[in-house]
Amino acid sequence: MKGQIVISKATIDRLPLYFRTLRLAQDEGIDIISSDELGRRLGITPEQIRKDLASFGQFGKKGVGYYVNELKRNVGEILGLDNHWNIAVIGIGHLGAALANYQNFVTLGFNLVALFDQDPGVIGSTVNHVKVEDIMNLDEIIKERNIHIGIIAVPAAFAQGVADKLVAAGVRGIWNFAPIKMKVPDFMHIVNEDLSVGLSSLSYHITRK
Amino acid sequence: MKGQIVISKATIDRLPLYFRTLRLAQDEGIDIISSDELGRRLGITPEQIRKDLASFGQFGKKGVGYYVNELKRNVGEILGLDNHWNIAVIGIGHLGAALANYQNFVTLGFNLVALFDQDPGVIGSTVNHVKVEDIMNLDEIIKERNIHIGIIAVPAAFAQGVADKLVAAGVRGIWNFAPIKMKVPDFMHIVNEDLSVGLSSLSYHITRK
DNA sequence: TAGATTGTTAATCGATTAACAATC
DNA sequence: TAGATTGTTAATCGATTAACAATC
Repeated sequence: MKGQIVISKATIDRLPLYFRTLRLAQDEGIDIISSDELGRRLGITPEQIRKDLASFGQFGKKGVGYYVNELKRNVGEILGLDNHWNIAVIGIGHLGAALANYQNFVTLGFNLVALFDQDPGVIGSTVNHVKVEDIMNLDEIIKERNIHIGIIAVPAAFAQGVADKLVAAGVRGIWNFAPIKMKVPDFMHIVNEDLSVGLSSLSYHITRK
Repeated sequence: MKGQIVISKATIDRLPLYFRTLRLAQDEGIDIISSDELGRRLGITPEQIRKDLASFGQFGKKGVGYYVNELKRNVGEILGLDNHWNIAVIGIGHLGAALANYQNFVTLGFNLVALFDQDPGVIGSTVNHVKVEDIMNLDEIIKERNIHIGIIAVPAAFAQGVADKLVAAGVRGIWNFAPIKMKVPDFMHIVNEDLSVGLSSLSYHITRK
């Protein structure tokens, strides 16, 4: 009954780290890796890693370890990276442009297929070989280009409006960089990436030194 | 014995959200807010909020709620935002430039006081009114300008080297955007902001729809 | 075979939720 | 006073760690 087991959010957030480390190991020409070595490279206990992986299947060989290529492919499939999702960035300011240029997304198999802005001075320009479209045409273009994920990088005041449009246009998920709590239907997946959280928690810790 | 109580990471990560929401409430002219209303705005249960806040002191009034100004000031102090930490960005590529321009850091009380890069074509230019310095002078400038936090936005291959220099120069904390696990001394605080984690976990969820 | 390492179950630890007394 | 809402304790839930049998 694997299908009924609920995987913890913590486990899911570690999978991309495993994927990343397996890719690096692959680049180094390593064929087989143990949970011990993976753990050493990531600062995660080997027990934790084995537990995480075991919740999706048996990927290792007892007494041997994990085959790097095979495990990387499996973790990639678990994360759905083999779907090569089409993504769009909305709001081509400093952050939006940086995201549009972020090379790691390509490495992970995402396809950047559209950029949107409302500023006539930005519309029509090209960022990372993709033309910036008028946000007025969002619905049409999302459907035409079969965009699965919308990345919101507009100012907080406009974020909810953009989210509503993305939902209406039929994206499957939203990655939100605006520091607000969005209201979206229950079926919509949304990941919030509020950059001030990380910096503030760092401030908390160094304050207590 | 409050000082001995260990506050959970989850609680600390929620504090910036409380701060943000309290600031918005303040802007709206709201004087008093209940844990219920705060919870509604954040999608967090009121019990959770009361528990989080109570681990730092008694900030509310029974039967009344929390005074917005007072609670915002208290949460800000808990996070150490009143220290007005001096920050520097290392690596002025697309992401580094976006971070240098990120206005929310100002809102939180951080001071951007230095930018560094190794590219002669970038050194000497100005981003958000701050001049980009040669990374060769990092140690000297970190000390001169009393920089508390270093933000690493260089390619993964250079990140460890930059971290080592920041530690040697005496920063108190590192905010790392490079997708690698850094080796830093135990006393150093480091927060990793790997952007591929968020997008990958979104991929995971929409794959299972 | 002996040594190594996984996968899994049990034990522990930590965080969230529920309940309610205190009190404004 | 009655109603509202906090702060705190107890109960539940979930995640990590420890231990070890299975097996390559």
